[in-house]
Amino acid sequence: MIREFKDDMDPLLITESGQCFRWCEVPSNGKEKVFRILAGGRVLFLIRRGSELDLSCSEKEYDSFWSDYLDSENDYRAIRGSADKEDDFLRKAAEAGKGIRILKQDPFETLISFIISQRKNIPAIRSSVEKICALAGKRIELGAEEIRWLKEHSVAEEAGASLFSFPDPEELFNMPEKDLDSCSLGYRKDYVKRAAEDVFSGKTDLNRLMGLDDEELFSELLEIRGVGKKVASCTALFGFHRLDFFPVDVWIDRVLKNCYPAGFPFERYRPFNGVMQQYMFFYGRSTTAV
DNA sequence: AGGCAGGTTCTTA
DNA sequence: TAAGAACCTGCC
Repeated sequence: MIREFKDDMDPLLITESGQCFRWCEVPSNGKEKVFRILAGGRVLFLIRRGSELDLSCSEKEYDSFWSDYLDSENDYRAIRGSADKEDDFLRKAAEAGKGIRILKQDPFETLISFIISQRKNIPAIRSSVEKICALAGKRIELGAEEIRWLKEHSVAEEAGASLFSFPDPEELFNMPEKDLDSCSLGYRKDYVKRAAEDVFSGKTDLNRLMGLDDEELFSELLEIRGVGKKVASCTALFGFHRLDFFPVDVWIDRVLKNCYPAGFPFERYRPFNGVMQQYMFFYGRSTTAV
C-alpha cells in the first residue's frame, strides 16, 4: 500500500540513529532502498519515495499499529525548525538529521536493549539483540500480502525468512542459562536476567511507570540494576516516548563540551530536548567537525 | 597485541 | 561527593 507521509521521514537515518536496533536495509535488485522493521511482534517492509511511503502492510494494520509506532502525530519538521538561528551547530545538526523521528518503541524491549548497549558499539548491540530474539522470541511469519510485496519489489526471500519477535518478559526470563550465555552479553547478562525477572514478577510494573511524570519515571528506572543515567534516559526517551529526555553519552558529552561550554539551552527546547539530542548525536557522530 | 566501544557499579578518600 | 578501577566480548 502507498501512504502519503508529508513530515520528516528518512528510514536510513532512523536505522542509523542508534535509537532502534531492529531496523535494517535489506538487499534488493530494485533501484530503491528497502528497509525492514521488526517491532511489536510484526514485520514491516518499506520504501520511501519522496513524500510517499510504499508499505508491505495493509491499510488496517498501518492505521492500527505502524502509524502510531512511527509517531505520526508529532511534527518533526516543526521541531527541527525551532532550532535557534544563531546556534550554528544545532542548525547544521538538524539539517543533517532531517528525517529522524523518535519511534514509539516497546518499553521492555527498549529497556533491555539499552541495558545491553553499555560499553558496546551499535553492531555489537544489534548482534546481541538478534541472538536473544532468535533464541527466545516468537517466529514471525509473513502473510500473503507481504510475500507479494517482496516479489513486486525484487527483494530476496531471505529478507523475510527466520524472523523473530523480541521476547516478552516471561520468554526472556525463562530463557535457558546456556542460551543467554551465547548472546555475547558479558557482564551485562546478570543485568538482563534480573531486569527480565523484575518485570515478569511485577516488581517493576512498566504499565504503572507509564503513568508517572518524567522525574518519577527516571528515578524508578534508576532502581533497576544495570540502569544508570544514560540507560534510564534512553529508555524514557525511546521506550516511553518522553521526548524531553536528553541522554548524555560519550558523543553528546563531547558535543556539549566543545560547542556549548556555557551549557545547552534546555529551557528553550522543552518539551523536545530529546529530539534535539538525536540531531546532535547523529551529527556529532558523523562529523569530525566537533 | 593492546585498546576501546552510546556505562554502571563498587571502592576508596 | 567525586574520582578511579573493574567488568565481558568482539573487532581493529
